[in-house]
Amino acid sequence: MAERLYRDIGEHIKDEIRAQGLKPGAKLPTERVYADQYGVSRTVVREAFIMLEIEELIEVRKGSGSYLIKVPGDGRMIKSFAEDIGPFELLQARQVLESSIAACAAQVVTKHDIQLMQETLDLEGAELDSIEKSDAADREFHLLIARSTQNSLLLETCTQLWDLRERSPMWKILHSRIKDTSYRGQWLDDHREVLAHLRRRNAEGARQAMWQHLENVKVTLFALSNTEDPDFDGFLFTSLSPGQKPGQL
Amino acid sequence: MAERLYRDIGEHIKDEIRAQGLKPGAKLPTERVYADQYGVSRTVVREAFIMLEIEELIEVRKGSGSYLIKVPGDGRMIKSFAEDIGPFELLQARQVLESSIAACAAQVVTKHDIQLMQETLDLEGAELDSIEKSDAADREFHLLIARSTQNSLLLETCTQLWDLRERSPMWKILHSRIKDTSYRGQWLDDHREVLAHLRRRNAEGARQAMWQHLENVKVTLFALSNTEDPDFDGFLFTSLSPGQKPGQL
DNA sequence: GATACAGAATTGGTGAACCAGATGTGAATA
DNA sequence: TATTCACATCTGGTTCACCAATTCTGTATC
Repeated sequence: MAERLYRDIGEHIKDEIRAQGLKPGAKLPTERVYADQYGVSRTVVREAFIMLEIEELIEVRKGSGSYLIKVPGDGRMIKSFAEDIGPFELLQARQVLESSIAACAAQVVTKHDIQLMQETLDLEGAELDSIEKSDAADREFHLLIARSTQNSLLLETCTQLWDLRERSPMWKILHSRIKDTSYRGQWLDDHREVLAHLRRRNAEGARQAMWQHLENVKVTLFALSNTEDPDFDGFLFTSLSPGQKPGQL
Repeated sequence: MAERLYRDIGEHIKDEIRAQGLKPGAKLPTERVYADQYGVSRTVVREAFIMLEIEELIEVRKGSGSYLIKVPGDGRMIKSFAEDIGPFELLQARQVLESSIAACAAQVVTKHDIQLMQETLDLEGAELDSIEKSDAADREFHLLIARSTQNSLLLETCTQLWDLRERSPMWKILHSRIKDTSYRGQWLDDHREVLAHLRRRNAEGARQAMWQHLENVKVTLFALSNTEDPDFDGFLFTSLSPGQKPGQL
């Protein structure tokens, strides 16, 4: 039946909560009851409870019992976040958000930040042959910009968007096709232009440069995705709508 | 020390992983080693491992051991969720991000979206007396704008920022002071102006209106925070830096 | 050098026992 | 009758000992 018995039990408990129409605040059966019901040890039920607790679905109160915080969803939300997102939707979001972050950064960036960014771009240039290393430098450059705003939420947002990319199977496929092209060279030029505007503390210049950079990335990926597999289409263009040129001044 | 012993142990293990500079793929000490080290039973360590497993930080392989998937973050996201983030840092981030989202929305918003927003503002106006209800409408309005971009990541970002607010104890304190003032009236006017620009599909107008709205909120909160408690200062202005007027055109 | 196999190491899971906090009960009391 | 307080009971918290299933390791064998 399974690796990880506690996961099975946890999911069963979720189903049961849903099926019985329990409402937030309701008291759940005790660990011992579930143990009997599913014919497993209390330990396993405790582990399942821990799972639900970490997912913030229940609250466990010592000496009292466990209480429902919210009715567990079908888990489709998490799925959509992990898988369903197309590369273009992600790039669109990055375009909207990161261009604004760059504009913000331009106004508060320090010389030290600029220096770090310069070093990262130098590294990116030196390692253009290595997909892995130049990609890491790419990420680092974008995050450095967000970090330079000194606002941890902007940095966190940027980080999340980047992490999302790495969880997208579709992105990996497209990404793997880039290896032998010269696109990375253009992106490096884009980065340099963004940095130039940051150096001059030119907020709107930075905003536009970042926008254009991600526009270029989109165009590149579009070209790559068109060459083959018609299968892609449905996947790539999910919720692409915010088209045109938002942010254009 | 704590309710939930497994959480303490889990956090300690995270610290240790970070401190020892383990890299993804590395093999972790066995459950029994940790049990001895922390002077707890193996059961508790197993629970802590399950926590890390659910957080996708480690992979537990039966008969083999546990392996690091990725180095745990500083928990800044989680910490910030709980405590560290000052209301002004949050508002700063919203200002940067939501103004851009509004500009994006202006270009793709549909009549139906506009109608929903209008209804939400009507509701907000009608319920100005009820903090709870007008607050809910406030949130709904901002999320409707993000939703109208048709980009699930922009909506998700917006939602996260808003949720963050509700988990900030400091924000709640400030928020509780608003009740009997007329600030909500001004915010409603702000909202109406944003909507007017959206209706005209005026991207830069919407951007500026949203920026100004959140600027007004910042000013209000600043006034409220100044009236009493000097204690606040250290808390409120953590990482406020992106000062001046980024985004000013 | 490659293979097979025995034994060690490690996680998976169980059951019983006891602890500690929370709750309900019922008698004693005002 | 209403209140209080002690005590039994229910609940989760933790430990321990034990066995099963899987994987790893080193040795003997070919």
